Amino acid sequence: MSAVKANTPFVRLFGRYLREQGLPVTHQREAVAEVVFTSPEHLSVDEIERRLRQGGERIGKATVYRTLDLLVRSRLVEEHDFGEGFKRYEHRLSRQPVHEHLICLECGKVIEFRSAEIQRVEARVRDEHGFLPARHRVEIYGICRECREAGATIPAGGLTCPIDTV
Amino acid sequence: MSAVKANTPFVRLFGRYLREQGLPVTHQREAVAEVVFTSPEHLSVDEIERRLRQGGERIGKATVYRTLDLLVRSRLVEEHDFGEGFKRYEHRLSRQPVHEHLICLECGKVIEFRSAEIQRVEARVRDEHGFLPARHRVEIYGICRECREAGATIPAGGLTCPIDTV
DNA sequence: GTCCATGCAAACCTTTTGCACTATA
DNA sequence: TATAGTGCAAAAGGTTTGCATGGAC
Repeated sequence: MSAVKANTPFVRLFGRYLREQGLPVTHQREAVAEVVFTSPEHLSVDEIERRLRQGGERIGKATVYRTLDLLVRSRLVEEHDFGEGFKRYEHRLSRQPVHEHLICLECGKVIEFRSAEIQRVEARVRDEHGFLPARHRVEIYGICRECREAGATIPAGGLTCPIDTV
Repeated sequence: MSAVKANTPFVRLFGRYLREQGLPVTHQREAVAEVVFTSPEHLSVDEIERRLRQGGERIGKATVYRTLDLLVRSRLVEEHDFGEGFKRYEHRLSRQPVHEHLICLECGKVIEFRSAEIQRVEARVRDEHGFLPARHRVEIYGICRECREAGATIPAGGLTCPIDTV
C-alpha cells in the first residue's frame, strides 16, 4: 500500500510496458518498481523485500524475483553481479545512460563512472574479431579515496616470486 | 593417479606455493592443478571433476573446490563468473598475461583479447576519483563471427520506445 | 606422532518452481 | 468470468561445512 506513493512517471512507464505485453499491472509489480526507481543505490533482493515490508506491503520473495525479471526484460532495470553471491538491481532512468562501476574492496561502495574508451574497445573487437558487441560489463575493483585516506591497502597474496602481471 | 602425468613445471610451482604456506602437497592437489594447467579452456568445477574421474582419480567435489581456492590464492589461477550460475577457472601461465573476454551469447564461446585502453581507464579513475585499482573485470557479450555468419542476431527486447542507450 | 587434507553427506544460500487461492481486465 | 499473478513452501543448483578417517611431513 504505502510503498506505492502515487504512480511516479517511472512506474507508469513500467505499466505501459506490461500493457504492451498483455500482462496485468498488479499492485505488487508497481510496488517493486517504485522501490527500485526511487532508490539511487544498487539494491539486492533482500533489501528490496525489506523496504517493501517496512512500507507495509505484504509481498513474497518469489514475486520480487518475478517482477525484477520483468523489469530487466523491459530494459528499465539492469542486473549486476559484483561477486557477492547474490545479484543487485539498478534502474536506468535519470542517470548517466551507459556507465561502469568502481567497487571498493574495503567498504563495498560502488562508484559510477563513464568511459569513452570502452566504446573504442567495442569498435576494435568488431573490426579485429568480427565480434558484434551487444552489451558489456566493466568493473574495476580497488580501494576508494576515503578508504585509502583511512590507511587501507590492496590485500597482497600469491607466490613470493610473482608471475607476470603485465 | 593417471591424471598426474609427472609433475609438470606448473604443478611444481603450485607445490612450491603450498610449501611456502606450510601446507601439505597432496596427490589430489597436484591432480587438480594438473587438470587446470593442461587445459587451455575456462573450466567449470564439474568439468574438472569429470576429467579427474575419467583419469582414474578418486576425488570428492569438496576437495576440488578447496584446491581451486588455494590455486586462486596462489594467483596461479583466475576465477571467472560469466553469469552462467557457476564459476569457471583459468590458469595464468603461458598465455597473454592480462586479457579480457568476449563471450558469445549464441554459442557460449569465450575469446580472449588484449586491451591497452583498459590501462588508460585505470589511470584515469586513479586521477579523477582517487580510486586505486587492484583488478578489473572486462567482458563484452555479443555474437561471434561464426554465429553471425550462421545468421545469429542480438536478441531484442524492452519497451517499443526505448530509453536512452548512449 | 602431529597436523592437516580428504570424502561423504548434510547444510547453506540464492533463486526457481508447484500449487491452491486471489486479483486483474 | 477467464486469465494470469500471488504467497507460501518445497525444490533446485552451486558452493561450503562438519566430522570421522586417512595421508603428509
